[in-house]
Amino acid sequence: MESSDARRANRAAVLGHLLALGAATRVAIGRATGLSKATVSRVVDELMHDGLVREGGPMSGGGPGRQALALRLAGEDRVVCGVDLGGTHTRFLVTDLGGRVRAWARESTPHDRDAAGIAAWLAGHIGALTGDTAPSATAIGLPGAVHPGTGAVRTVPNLPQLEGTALREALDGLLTGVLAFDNDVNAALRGEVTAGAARGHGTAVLVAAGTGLGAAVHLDGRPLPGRTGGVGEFGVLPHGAGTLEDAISGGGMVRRARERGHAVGDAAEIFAAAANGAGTGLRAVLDEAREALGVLLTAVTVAYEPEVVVLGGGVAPAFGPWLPGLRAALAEVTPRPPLLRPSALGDPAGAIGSWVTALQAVYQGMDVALPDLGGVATTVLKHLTKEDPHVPASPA
Amino acid sequence: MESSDARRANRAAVLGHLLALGAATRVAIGRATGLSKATVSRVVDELMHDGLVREGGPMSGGGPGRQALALRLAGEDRVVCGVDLGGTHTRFLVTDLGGRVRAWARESTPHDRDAAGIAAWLAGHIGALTGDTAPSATAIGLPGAVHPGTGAVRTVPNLPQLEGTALREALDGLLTGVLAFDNDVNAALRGEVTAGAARGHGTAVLVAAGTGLGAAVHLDGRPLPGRTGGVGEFGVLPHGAGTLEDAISGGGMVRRARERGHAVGDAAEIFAAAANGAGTGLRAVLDEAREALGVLLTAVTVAYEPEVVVLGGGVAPAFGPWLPGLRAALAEVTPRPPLLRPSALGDPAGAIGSWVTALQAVYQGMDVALPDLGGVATTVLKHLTKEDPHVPASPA
DNA sequence: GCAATTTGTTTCAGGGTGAAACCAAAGGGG
DNA sequence: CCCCTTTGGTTTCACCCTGAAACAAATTGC
Repeated sequence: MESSDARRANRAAVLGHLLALGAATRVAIGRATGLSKATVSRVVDELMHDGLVREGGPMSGGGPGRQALALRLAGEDRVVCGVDLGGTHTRFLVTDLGGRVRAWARESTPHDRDAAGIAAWLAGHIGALTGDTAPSATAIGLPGAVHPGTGAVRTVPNLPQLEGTALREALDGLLTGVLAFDNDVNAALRGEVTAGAARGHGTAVLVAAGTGLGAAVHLDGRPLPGRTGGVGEFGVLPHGAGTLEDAISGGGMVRRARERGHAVGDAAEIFAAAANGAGTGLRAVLDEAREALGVLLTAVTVAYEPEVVVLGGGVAPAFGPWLPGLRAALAEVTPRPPLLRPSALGDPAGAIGSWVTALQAVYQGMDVALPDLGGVATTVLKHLTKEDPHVPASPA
Repeated sequence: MESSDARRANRAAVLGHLLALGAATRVAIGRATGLSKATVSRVVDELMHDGLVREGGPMSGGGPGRQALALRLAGEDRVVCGVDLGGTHTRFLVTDLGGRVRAWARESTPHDRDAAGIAAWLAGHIGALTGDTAPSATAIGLPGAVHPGTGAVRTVPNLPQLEGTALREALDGLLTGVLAFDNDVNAALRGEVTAGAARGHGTAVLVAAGTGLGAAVHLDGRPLPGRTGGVGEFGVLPHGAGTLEDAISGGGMVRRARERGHAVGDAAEIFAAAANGAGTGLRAVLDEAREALGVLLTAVTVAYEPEVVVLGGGVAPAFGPWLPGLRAALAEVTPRPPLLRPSALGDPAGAIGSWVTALQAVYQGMDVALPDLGGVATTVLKHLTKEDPHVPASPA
């Protein structure tokens, strides 16, 4: 494996184009990478010797001339797993390295168990979905700040038992392959950037308003993790008597409504009641939320000058009617305001983002840059939204 | 010049160490870069053939053995110029490529001239300071947002005639060499990162409170320019009845004091009067400023999780007594708050930062990464603060 | 003057590449 | 049916770059 510098780069280029194209001939790879036929042949020989590439049958070429042999990545039976571990629900997504969905599931999170119990539960479901082929990489998004270096978890209001490194330690013994953790909002943004509302934009922000309030940031195509994973916690900024999180998040809005004497169950009720001409108290809560959202978007805009800001999370769909007004407000603050869009992936965004992370980990282990996953991810999304909830793992 | 890939890298490595060490022998370069003697000799031959390196006299080596020949960068007579073009004063700094100060000056900005007039004035001073050796690169920091791609200038409240590309176009005809523009706060942060309060920190923020309010950001050692150069305009965030800029900047504080009926000339008077037990009106202005500064620092912290936040600008020294309280407030918001420090370079920070930019441009033209300038920059700073204001250009 | 020591150059083997010559296999026309 | 054309893949060769080692050069100390 200890190849020279040039060799590593060429191996990576060949593998990358093979991943992107699925199957290709040697000359096609040469044309695509700019390498000579000789070099491609040599590199492919080496890769086949290493067991990373295998020769498939003849390619269905139309014209005259010798029939080309298709090359494919060996080990397409390897799979990766993306998990979105939420406070109430957890999504699992298993695909092979080519992005073909093998299985997926959506389950209620057993939030009353301790870290080891949740780890066992996760490992059990992953095992059931992957069958006999253990995933080469598993990425898990969870509702807390994840330290980029150590992977330690902090600030998990919904699942406080996951604080620290307990989950990682327990899962390390239960799963093989690479194991990666990330904040759930970061994961969701990765999903939106790959195949959703931020597709094609290198600099994007996801504002996630659910029970709490969070934001994730991509700059020039790369996530901005921060020193301790706490980037984007704009919710702590003061606003009025409280904070932005108090005003915008579902939890905060419900609290405020109750303080004003309105017995509401969740944020959706507030929006619904206000639409039906309910009392001024609820309307005031919404006015405050809209105003605070404007402040948040302004802060995000001046902080990063993103090309697009995606509004996600459980409360976000209710923000729809405010978008024109918010866009106008942003245009007054900056000459080139960001695009303001609702989430395109919705709830599965986090699982898709984690799945991308897992794929990335595998590709990185092969020294290959991640190819564009947009098309594949869109297919994956269709699986997750249209088909039957449970797809049992089936051998190829 | 069309060397291969490996050759380019080795040329860059050799040039880089030559720049960092000033003068060195072939073997010393080999030890420092990890290259073999043979390779260093070959690369040096090529560089001498290209006229980039020349052989100096014998090196003063003590021990026995053959006397080593010193290698120096040819064209050490080349100079670069950094300029901080402010609303009232302008600083010029000229050094050779080794960082030795050739000349510097501090002049009143002729703010009543148009863009062409200011360009002519700048070119005149630069010409006087550089004499017959035209600068290889000139970098100019100015109080406005500079578009990273086009170099177009926007939002220059102090010097509105510089809006657009007029200054660049006028100067292009008057100066030879590379010409770079940047926001003055960005330049000052570059200075602080190179040799000031943010030295050694890859992720740093400079909050500049002067007539206006601005911020500049470095992430992982690189500036964050944003799409249109507008990153860091946190002053537009609403706070109380106005904005953060209204509350924190010198201009805003004076305006607020006058609204309350106090005839003050500048922000310093407000601080002085309050210290002498003046009326509650001025005290309220200061209380609001302190509170707004806390909000600003919180926003900066959650946006970037910087290792250090530097407070600069004309008003910043007055913030000194507030630092302990601000640190405590930040510690409540985040588990690992950034360091909070006053500017170490003060007013010359912008000129030093622009000078670093100019040096960088020259090095980049030679495919060389900028070596650590900390030591050199500290020497430069001593010149700018201790010696006589005017050092006429003197030939070596 | 001669050994010791350090600097710089030359030589040589090794790894890597692309261009081109060279086999191999398919289709098509007389 | 044979041969020609066309395309895919391999082998050969010249070239570039590097590091290790042998070698030449210069300087100190005895």
